[in-house]
Amino acid sequence: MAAANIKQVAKHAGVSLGTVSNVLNRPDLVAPATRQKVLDAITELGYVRNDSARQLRAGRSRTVAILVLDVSNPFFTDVVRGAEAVVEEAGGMLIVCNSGEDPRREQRHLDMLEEQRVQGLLVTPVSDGRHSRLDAFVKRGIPVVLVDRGSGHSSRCSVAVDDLNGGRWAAEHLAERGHERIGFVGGPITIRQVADRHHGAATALADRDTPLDLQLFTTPSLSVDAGRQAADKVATLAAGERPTAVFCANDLLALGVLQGLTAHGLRVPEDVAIVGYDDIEFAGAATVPLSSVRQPRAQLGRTAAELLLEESMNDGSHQHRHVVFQPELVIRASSDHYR
Amino acid sequence: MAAANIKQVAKHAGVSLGTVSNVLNRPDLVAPATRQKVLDAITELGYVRNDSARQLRAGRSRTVAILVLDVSNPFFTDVVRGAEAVVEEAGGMLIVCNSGEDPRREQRHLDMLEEQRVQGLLVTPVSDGRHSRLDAFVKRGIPVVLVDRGSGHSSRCSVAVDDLNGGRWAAEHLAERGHERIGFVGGPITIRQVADRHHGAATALADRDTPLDLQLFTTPSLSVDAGRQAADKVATLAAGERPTAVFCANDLLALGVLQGLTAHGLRVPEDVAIVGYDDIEFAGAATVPLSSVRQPRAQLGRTAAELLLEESMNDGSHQHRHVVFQPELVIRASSDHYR
DNA sequence: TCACCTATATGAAACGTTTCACTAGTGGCA
DNA sequence: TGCCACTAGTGAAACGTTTCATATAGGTGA
Repeated sequence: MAAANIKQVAKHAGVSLGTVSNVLNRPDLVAPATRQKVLDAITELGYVRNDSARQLRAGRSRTVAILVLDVSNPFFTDVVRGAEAVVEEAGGMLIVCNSGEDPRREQRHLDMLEEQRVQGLLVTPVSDGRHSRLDAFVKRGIPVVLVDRGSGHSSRCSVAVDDLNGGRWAAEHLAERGHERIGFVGGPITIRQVADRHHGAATALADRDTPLDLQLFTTPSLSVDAGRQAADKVATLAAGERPTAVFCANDLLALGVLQGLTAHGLRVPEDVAIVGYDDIEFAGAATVPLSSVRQPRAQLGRTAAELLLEESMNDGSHQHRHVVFQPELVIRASSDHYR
Repeated sequence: MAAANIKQVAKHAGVSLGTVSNVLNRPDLVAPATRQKVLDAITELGYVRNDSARQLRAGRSRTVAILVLDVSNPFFTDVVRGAEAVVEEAGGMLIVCNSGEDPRREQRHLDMLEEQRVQGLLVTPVSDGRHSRLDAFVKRGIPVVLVDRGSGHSSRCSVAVDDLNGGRWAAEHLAERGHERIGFVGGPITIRQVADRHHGAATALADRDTPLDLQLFTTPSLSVDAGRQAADKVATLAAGERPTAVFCANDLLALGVLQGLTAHGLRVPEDVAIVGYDDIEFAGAATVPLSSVRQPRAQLGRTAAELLLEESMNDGSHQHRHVVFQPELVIRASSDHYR
């Protein structure tokens, strides 16, 4: 409770207040004997530096914040772990905040983070769009890096994954395996990621020597349940109409489709091949291991943090960059079958 | 960058510095006209309160920290969301820190959180044991609530789930369904949760009118893969030796067992019934929906945060409490079958 | 011996708030 | 009129650091 402060430590050690501060911040300026006296006093009194005061006077913070859409989404947890590694390596601390896709909670968090004068901010904003709220951070000298959202902005860095290519490669893979009726399961199509994946796949198929259509099965959400319902629609089509392969906008849908089709007596991949997206932990562990488009999630977090720290250090000379990662198709049993 | 401060706001609005502070903290003390002038100045200058200075002077923080073992574990993400709701309701901010089960990272986080003088700490320590490090927080007046770890300590509150009962109910359910050869899949048995679940189940079976044994299949970890390997062991036993039901220490194992048994041509639940633990999102969505023991995860987080805030407010009169929640058995197809 | 270094240590100022004792004005009441 | 109570606003002190200009003491070379 006594919450010893630096002054008491100084008195206890029989030195001046400034010397204690030097022991803490530039130990090489202090003679070894004195340093030891001070360190002893610190342990004896259980002194712990008051970060508020330090930050107030020094004008800089050592905590970096990451504000994500959903703490329980494996995508973000992996991004967080990547960012964490970099920030801690640099001697800082990463704090995680959760907007839960709610603009008001996002707002609240941004307000408090700005009050705290964090060293920097990694953020996936709830809505694509202008993000003028974030400009306040930049104006205050707090660097902001956008994660997996609208890049191309000139006043901040961004990292993202190329969803167009992700869709493209999934579709090309299926076409190469000889499939001619291919479906896309996903929605709502207003989500940028879903739209991009769909568009990439559709473009890839249209660009082939013998162009193919991409049959769209929209879903109300990206859940296992929605996948099962989509499977019902697919399964009830006549055999000559039914797609022989489907590409799903994420793995939850794909798992649902897999279960639904199996329940209808259709075999995967013999009757219908499946490719998912995200390569979540369960994709490889499904009854039929699932092909999926893997995103370099941890890498995304690492790079975002690196860009942030770089901007935070190189005061002035920093050039904003927009890094786009390429996803990778992981082929497993659910689509590894020639027709 | 100018980072306007309260003094500049005061000058801009033509009032004293103290009045601005009053507008911010006790608006009712200020005449409406003055208040408006100040608010206008604030927006005009883009003033944002400096939380370090506020905290330094006021001596209290409004951020609560939760330090978890693994941000990507669904158990903890749900706990976080529960705690978040309560803290934000109270006008505070919850920051999430991740120890990744690494004692050194835990230590680093605790050091920084102590320097920050957070309002309170929710924590699942890496090791059961003495946690003397946490006493420093308590001594400094920072309340600590233990989450899902060693309760019974007199200087802090704790919340936990009764794993003994969880194991007991799973086993009783299987016995009531007529199973006489029951297996337990799980490990390492040194993990307190695993040991409790096993012990609860074993005790329940031993206490029956016609006592039953619990056959132990230890696994090196709690993963899907480990479950599949356990399934190999189970499946290769002679039909008269093989358990007709298995209780798994968590759902990942259970999913692995399900897949493994299916691969061996055994039917679930007809040949072998399965009960898992945790009731993760995928449990109900598996090929055969999985019975599982559900923990009130969000409730755990909510209660932990409530205890913390209560202690934080009621200075002095607070009585430490140890809340133990009861888990709940969710019966689905994987075990809903009479022999 | 003196002037000049270097290595150490000092203490006051400043960071941006909150709080509190205080002043000034206003109106009610005897 | 004189007194009191009340409301609105003021400004200085304090919170615990970091930083910087300065002081002190040996030591070195001329």
